[in-house]
Amino acid sequence: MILPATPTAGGDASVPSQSPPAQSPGDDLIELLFFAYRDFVGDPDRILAQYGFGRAHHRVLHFVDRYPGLTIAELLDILRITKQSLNRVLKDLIEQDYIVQKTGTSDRRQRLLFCTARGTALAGDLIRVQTHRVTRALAEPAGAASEGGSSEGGAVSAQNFLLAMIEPEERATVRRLMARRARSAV
Amino acid sequence: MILPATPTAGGDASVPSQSPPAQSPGDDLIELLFFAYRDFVGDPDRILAQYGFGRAHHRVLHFVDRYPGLTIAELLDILRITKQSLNRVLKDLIEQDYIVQKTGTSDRRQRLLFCTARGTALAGDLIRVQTHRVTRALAEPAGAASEGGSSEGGAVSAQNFLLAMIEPEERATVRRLMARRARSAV
DNA sequence: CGGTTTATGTCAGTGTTATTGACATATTTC
DNA sequence: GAAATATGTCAATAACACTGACATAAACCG
Repeated sequence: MILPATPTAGGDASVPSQSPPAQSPGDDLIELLFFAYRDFVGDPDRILAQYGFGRAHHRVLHFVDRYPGLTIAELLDILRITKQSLNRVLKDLIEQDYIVQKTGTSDRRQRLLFCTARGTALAGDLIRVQTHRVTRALAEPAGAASEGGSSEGGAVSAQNFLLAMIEPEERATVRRLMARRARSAV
Repeated sequence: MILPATPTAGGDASVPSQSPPAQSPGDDLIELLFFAYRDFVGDPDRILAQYGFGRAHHRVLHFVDRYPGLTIAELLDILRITKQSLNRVLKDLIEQDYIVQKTGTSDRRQRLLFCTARGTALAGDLIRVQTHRVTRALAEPAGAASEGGSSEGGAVSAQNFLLAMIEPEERATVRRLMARRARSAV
């Protein structure tokens, strides 16, 4: 099966769909997750750029820092990328002395990964800005964000958390956008 | 300022750092956000691949579907990408009749974006799989994931939510990984 | 011991998503 | 009419990912 199968109503008309999309309780969370993640990775990105590294380097550095002795296979399973993709960034990090490899003791085929002091320092800087954002989000007074949200179970706190993860100056914009949808969906 | 400035302790030794990284209350959330987002975008990716579209197409389609009449400028502000990047994917979506442009009425420089029936259908399929994951995560019995987590404020539910967002079969692996850190940090 | 599997590394080619910088057009605003 | 705004487009580049194929070393197993 390669193409559509058009599950819903594969319209072919080049006509603007008039019906507004159906609403579902988790819909806000979907968008909030996008915005939260966008800003969440934005902080480290700025630091990484100063080192000539990217997001891929960050992920490798982070997990090796948090879980010293990680093997290549474990890392591949965590990141869900191919060996070739991993090797490209891992090579950078090893050549520039952020990470070292040590041959496994019980299984000498394995390469156990460790951060050097330099690697730990950078990983620390990166996790610091992210921890700051998360900690602030957790400390935010509940409801400082959602206002008139429908309270159902854990939905509210998950929603609050994600909204609080968004860059403060951007929250108004996001809230305004999402309000726009709520209005038109009446 | 282009290079390091080595804020913490720019080690130069190619020696594995022995000290395990310091712990912080939000650290688990940082990793959970990574895993949750990884699986969250994995669902739509599989569908999009059948249409020859990527994640960028998804984001454009989603926001145009949810907010009919969005302008280019608004979309650029939401997605935080450049005009050129947007145009590439937008062109695909327009050429294949998923989105149409209409000249703005009040300001005729603007191009208002709308989904066609076909666009709405695909957007619906995509949001459906994501809503399913979110809804399931919200319905999950609180604590079905965290087990012995430190309860402090909204931390627990945010943590539960993110863990519940992870693909069920992968949760054990994630939990095992994170337990590994908890152990070594004693 | 010898064959198979596992863990890792690497070469070559490709595709998607993003970037920068420069420039063009239409329209609105002052 | 000049300046600012909204959008479109050309060209070059980079980051990050993929596939497929192949190579090496070590472990495992009969």
